Amino acid sequence: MPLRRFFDYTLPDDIKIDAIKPGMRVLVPFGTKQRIGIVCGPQESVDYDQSKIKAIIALIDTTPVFDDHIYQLLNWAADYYQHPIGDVYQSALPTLLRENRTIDDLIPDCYQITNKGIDWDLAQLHKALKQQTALKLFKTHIQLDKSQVKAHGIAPATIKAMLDKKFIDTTKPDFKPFDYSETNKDTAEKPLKLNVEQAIAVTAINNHLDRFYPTLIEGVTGSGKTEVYLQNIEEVLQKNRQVLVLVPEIGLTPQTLTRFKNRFKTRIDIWHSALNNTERFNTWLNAGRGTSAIVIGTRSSIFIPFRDLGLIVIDEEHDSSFKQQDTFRYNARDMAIYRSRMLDIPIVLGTATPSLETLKNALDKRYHSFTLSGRISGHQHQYNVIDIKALHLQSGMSQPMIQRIDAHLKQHNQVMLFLNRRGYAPAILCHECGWMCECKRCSAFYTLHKANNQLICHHCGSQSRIPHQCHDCGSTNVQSAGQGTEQLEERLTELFPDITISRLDRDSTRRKGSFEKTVDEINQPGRRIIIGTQMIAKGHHFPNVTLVAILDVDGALFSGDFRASEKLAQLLIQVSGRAGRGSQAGEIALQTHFPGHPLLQDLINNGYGHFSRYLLKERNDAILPPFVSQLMLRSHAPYPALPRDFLAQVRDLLSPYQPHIELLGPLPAPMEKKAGNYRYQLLVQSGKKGMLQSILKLLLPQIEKLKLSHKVRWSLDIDPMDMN
DNA sequence: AGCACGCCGACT
DNA sequence: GTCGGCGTGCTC
Repeated sequence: MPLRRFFDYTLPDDIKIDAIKPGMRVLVPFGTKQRIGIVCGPQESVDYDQSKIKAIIALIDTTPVFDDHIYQLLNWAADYYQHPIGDVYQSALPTLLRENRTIDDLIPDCYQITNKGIDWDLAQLHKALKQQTALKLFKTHIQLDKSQVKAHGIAPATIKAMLDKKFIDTTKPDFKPFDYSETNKDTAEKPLKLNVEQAIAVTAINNHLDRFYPTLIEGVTGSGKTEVYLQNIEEVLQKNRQVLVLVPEIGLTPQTLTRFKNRFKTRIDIWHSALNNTERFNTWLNAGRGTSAIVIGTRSSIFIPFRDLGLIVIDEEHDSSFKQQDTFRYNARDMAIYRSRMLDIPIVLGTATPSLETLKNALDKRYHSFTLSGRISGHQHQYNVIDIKALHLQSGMSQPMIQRIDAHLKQHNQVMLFLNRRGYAPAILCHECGWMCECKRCSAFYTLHKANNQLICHHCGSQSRIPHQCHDCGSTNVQSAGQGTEQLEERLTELFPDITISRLDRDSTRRKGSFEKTVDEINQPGRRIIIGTQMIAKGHHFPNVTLVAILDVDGALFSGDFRASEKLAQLLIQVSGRAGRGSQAGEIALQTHFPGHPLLQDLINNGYGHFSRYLLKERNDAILPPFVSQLMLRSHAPYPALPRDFLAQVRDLLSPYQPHIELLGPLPAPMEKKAGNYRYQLLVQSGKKGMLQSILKLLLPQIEKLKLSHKVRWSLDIDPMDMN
């Protein structure tokens, strides 16, 4: 339950006190229903009316679903993020374990050779050759599960015959922890030769595998960060300890997995949102039993228990998908740091574009830090800033930009255009009076989608017909304004009729597997234009691309969000990293009205490393994170007064603590109305992190008691990443 | 978050 | 006299 408290129960006579341990699941009466509870005791006495305390109905587990470390990690997270403990436990539990089923029930039976089978003379089976082959296999493997049986081509009939003859029987599989010394290293890809910078990083980390050793590896795209992790991982596997590799949501591509599988001929499990419940349970179980050597997973894999975790790697450390943006708003990167400190193991954060939080930790020497500067291919990007002031634009493209595209295509290369706006046009307006077609449920304009012949609101998903007349003045002169990827595709088809164009955005890749399909097409050699949104910035390599064109950087240069420039720079570097990985150097062309903007110039001339250190200084001067801690209280309801008044009351509760804390708001959210709800926010900031935490902890009961707190939806966001 | 309870208006 | 819509308060 999303409640910020515990509930006490008595032990029934049939459960011995020694059988019950923290982190085990129990079945308990709760209100009118039965619920799964996580044991957080036992304790001697309670602060509650004894006569009202009910008894536990049944103990579900024989070993805790949360081992000591996970239990401690979750309790810490519930406290740090001030989130209801039950909800924290729930999010850490694979779905299959959220119900009253034992772990044993969930493990499918496997086939195991019997003593009779072991002693049986294979020659006697010369009339049953299928069984002979199968028995031979069982003699070496002892146990085979259903999928292995299938993989070895043993027919169900053969299995049935062997069960009848009692050569094999069904049993629960033994989970044998992996043994790296037993893996066949001859078939594995060999480690690459390291350059000096890589070698220094690898050695430093490998020399500190037995302690908490947080490390930042700051390496531009193509500098061989991954090779560094791989060689650290190898060393950890040699000690038969496990490795957790955290990747961004879209980072877990088949290419990533293949690279690991080619390198390590040992068990690798994955964890991401596309897995079904059974697959998730299997990864969870195999990590916990020590059968898997490596788990590669997205954000929530930070909750997976390991038998003996020896290293955590966080790839693309700066990526915002490590922060959960709803309900339990944890940051997997920060939890990973805590986890590795708790376990006394190293943690490696890798990125070309460190977040300012991590950069500060590195500069303050809280993290060890290594820089990889060399692009392995040896090519440097050329930046080409196109000043579009007073230039005529065709669907957002200037003539100089079109010329650059043409030049690269003429050289039989590929061109990638980045525009972070899907659809045909982000607005529809009346050319006579300026009326714009606005979503009724959101404070946002409708986006025109020509393919659907409809207007779609990108914030609530609502659809509307394209108006032929202005709703205000009745004029029929209604036009679209601005441009999206759909329009770019249309215009480029006109401009370059004989060039293949691929578009990669949420609309064009909605069907399962169609993204991968398009990527495969793109990686065929030949001239091509690739148009894409955010989703082309990460993960995938496009070796034939030599020009990356960025159409609009101005929005982020003058945004109200203080993180916008950091995000823009990370995006620019990430997008640029897609180009020129093959044999040719890449060009990055960007259009702006402000070619002399100091941030842009710094980034282009001096690189992200210099730029980010400058930004950090700016944050220090402006007293912003990571130099202060923030906490965002959000509230929404179908009427503006409710959430605004609620946050005003919260502000009144907090205001006596000024000036230890600073209060900003309540203010309407940047998008005040979304999906029919009015949204307000109150930002609390403090130079002393502990102060913020303890004040909040003290006041939460009072906040929960506010009458309005039941009438509005409200949430807490510790260390917010997004100010929306 | 559920869920029950109880108050109140609408309808048979 | 009964049904159901929603505000309120509780869950060991």
